[in-house]
Amino acid sequence: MRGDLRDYVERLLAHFGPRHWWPAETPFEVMVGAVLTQNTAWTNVERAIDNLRRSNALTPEGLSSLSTEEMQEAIRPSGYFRQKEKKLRALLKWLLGRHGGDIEKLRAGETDGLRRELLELWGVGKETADSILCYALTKPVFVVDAYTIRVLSRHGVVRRGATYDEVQESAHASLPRDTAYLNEAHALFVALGKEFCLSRSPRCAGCPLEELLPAGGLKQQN
DNA sequence: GCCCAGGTGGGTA
DNA sequence: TACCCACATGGG
Repeated sequence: MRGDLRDYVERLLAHFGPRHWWPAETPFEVMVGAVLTQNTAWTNVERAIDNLRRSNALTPEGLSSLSTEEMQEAIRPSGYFRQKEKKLRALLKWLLGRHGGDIEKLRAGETDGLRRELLELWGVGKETADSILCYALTKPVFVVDAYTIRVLSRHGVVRRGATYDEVQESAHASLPRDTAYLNEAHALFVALGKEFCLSRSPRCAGCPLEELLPAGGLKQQN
């Protein structure tokens, strides 16, 4: 790794301040949001969450009580609504069937075991599993997402084409293994990504990490 | 009209 | 393993 990942996080913290993420009122709402936000803009997820709230469906029992059509209609604004309905059902089956819907008890569980269980669910991949672990179950896990990889590879902190596991291992090796810290770190990379490393066009003028860039300048693209 | 957004699963070589 | 592709809506 070229730069020290922790330097980047500290710099971002000084620039943006604490993010206090994830935007949700309950751990269950985090879980639902983690599924609905897959490859989807958060504004669209908010519409879906609002619909679910109006249907009293932001509890495991409430969401379960919706029919297929009702759930699909509520989450339609977040896109992929047929697939996401199936994904939410799989999550509910796990949560209610295997753990009695008891999120507090889940929080006391062992992180690696919970991660394996989540990854076995249809529709739950690494990012969704880690988001649930960190933001809903308060486990010290660094969430890697498109923003994180884009920012860190562009800045030469990880190699271009770095995989999810590589980025996560770097983060776990460089950052304090502390839930609140890792929560902030991920949120800060998202904040940076949204403002300065948008999509394929480098828009990095004024980037708060400029002083930490390698001498050769920005790594171009992805 | 076109590109993109806080991914994942399935198929093919 | 390494690519493809489908999945769907709303905003710029």
